[in-house]
Amino acid sequence: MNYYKISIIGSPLEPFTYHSLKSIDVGVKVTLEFNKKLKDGVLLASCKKPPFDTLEISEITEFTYSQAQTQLAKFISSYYLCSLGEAFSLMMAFSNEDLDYFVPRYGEDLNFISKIELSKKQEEALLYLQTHKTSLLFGDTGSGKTEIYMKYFEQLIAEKKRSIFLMPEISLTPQMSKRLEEHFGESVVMWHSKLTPKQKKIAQEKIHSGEAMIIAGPRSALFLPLKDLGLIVVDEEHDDSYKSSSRPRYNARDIAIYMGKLYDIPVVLGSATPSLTTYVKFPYIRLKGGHFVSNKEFIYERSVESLSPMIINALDQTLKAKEQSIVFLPTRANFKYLICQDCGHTYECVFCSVGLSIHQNSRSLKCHYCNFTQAIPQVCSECNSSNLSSSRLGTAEAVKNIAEILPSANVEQFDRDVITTANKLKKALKRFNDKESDILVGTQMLSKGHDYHGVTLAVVLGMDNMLNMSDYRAREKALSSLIQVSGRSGRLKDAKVVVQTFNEPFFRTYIGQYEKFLDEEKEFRKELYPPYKKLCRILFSHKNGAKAQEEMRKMYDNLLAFKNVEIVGSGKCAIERVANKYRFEILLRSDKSTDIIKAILGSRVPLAEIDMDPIEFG
DNA sequence: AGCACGCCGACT
DNA sequence: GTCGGCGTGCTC
Repeated sequence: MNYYKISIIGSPLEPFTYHSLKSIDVGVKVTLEFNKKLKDGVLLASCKKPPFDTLEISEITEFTYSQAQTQLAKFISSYYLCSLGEAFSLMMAFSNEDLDYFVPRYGEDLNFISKIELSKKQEEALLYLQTHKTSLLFGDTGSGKTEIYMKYFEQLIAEKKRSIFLMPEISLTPQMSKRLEEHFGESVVMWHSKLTPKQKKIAQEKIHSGEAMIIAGPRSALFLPLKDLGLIVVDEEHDDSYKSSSRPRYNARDIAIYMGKLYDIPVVLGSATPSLTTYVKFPYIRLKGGHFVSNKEFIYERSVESLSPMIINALDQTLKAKEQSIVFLPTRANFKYLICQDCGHTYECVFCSVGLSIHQNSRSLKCHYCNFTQAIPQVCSECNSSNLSSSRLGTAEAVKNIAEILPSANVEQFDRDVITTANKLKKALKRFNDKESDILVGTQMLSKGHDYHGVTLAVVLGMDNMLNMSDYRAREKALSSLIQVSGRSGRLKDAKVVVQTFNEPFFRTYIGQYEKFLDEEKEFRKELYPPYKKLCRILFSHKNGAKAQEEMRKMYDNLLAFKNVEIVGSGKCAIERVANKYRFEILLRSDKSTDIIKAILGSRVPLAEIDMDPIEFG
């Protein structure tokens, strides 16, 4: 009889032992009876007969996880502190039957090669990326990053090597997909979770046959079994959507970097506004300026978030000139911050250098990091005004207001609430580019790589709210958003960018020199935040609030024994209740992730959900 | 994480 | 008398 250690896919539990009369290879996907239900599992290793009774493996499937996938799953499990079963749930197993007729067809169709002409600067950048293991392509919007990636892919195809091209979110980048498909034809395959079973099968066959040399997609594109991988490109590496917000809470950008080391292949991280972490950790090549020759005028308006007469006037002027506008409002307002309506003063945590958020029910201002609390002040500590508030404007409201004031304008809402499918996105973009709509009002979605050629006015609202969020990355997020949004306008003609803010000096200083910002931001991060310190957030969520709090308490006490790890704060989450569950959290800080991992392994309670390298503090 | 088992309240 | 609430504990 053969005994095997088997990881149950999706289960948070440790592997279990099963037996089978047949001899089965490591990595094979099996089905088995587990707790009286049929489950999928991954065969990890053979083992000795255990002291307890075992069940028999029900079925040996034709699917296998590759050795590389297993290695990657082990890394994810150890770094992000999830079970192997949870890590394997990310991986896509392929049928080994297909391997029987696996005939490599690498590089059969190379017609597309060398149709791309790079400029001298782009050539230099490409050479730089090719001669560094993991490096940053720090290139302004329109400086031609995509052509460089494409040329790089071509070269790899000629060497019979494949590339992974990671993008933030497939539904948000139809333009990029189109561009790749037009150039690479059948050699590129888009891989994402929303493929239909039929599309999935076609994609798998292309990958298996060796026809697909470029695998493009969001996070999940990392987890396919690929032979002959030669390069990983992470486009828009600063984008938050690379971080998963459900278990395991991995960061696809960081996993790409890890894979680069594992396979000894280059990794290219691309962005016009790189994250400070990437900027500090990896060598970079700078590509300045775009091939858009237009001028851009920045106008700053000292005001809290509102559709002021000046902004309405600017929108009206643009409309009368038969040109188009975009109106940007940051994230659909999760948190409220106190701001003085007269001078723009905001309130910061004394310990954490981040904005304090308003907790109306306890009539207090609270820090999301350490739970420092103070009463809501009656008057502004800077100008003595009693005009303190946190009013925020939503996209839907803004659309309504603009449409009322400018009845001749076709105004469209452009955010997650309205653009729910790839098709709706495509249609909305088409309407805009065909000039059927005049003004797009939206969130981050506005800035994600779309090409709006007719835009001559970008209105950017709510930058101060973003800047004052209780998030150590608030400045980085606010500035990069402004740069990304303003990069969407003035592609063909001169354009205006109206920025509503009390922090003109900050934005004006850094808008044209992001590296200067990054260099100065380093100082702020030292001793406190990544990349100089490691953070880890531990979540406790339960429908019984007392239970969640009790579990947090227990783990907190256990953590006290680990001297290398600082407990920054603990308590209720900023969003106290989600889906009828009460939420508590502990935030840890340390010099090394290994110390955090050790501490968690030695202290964790079953309810704890680990969020290593958190980027959200809700 | 599921999911069964199990022991107490309001209902045809 | 049952249906069903969700607390506790187990899963090779």
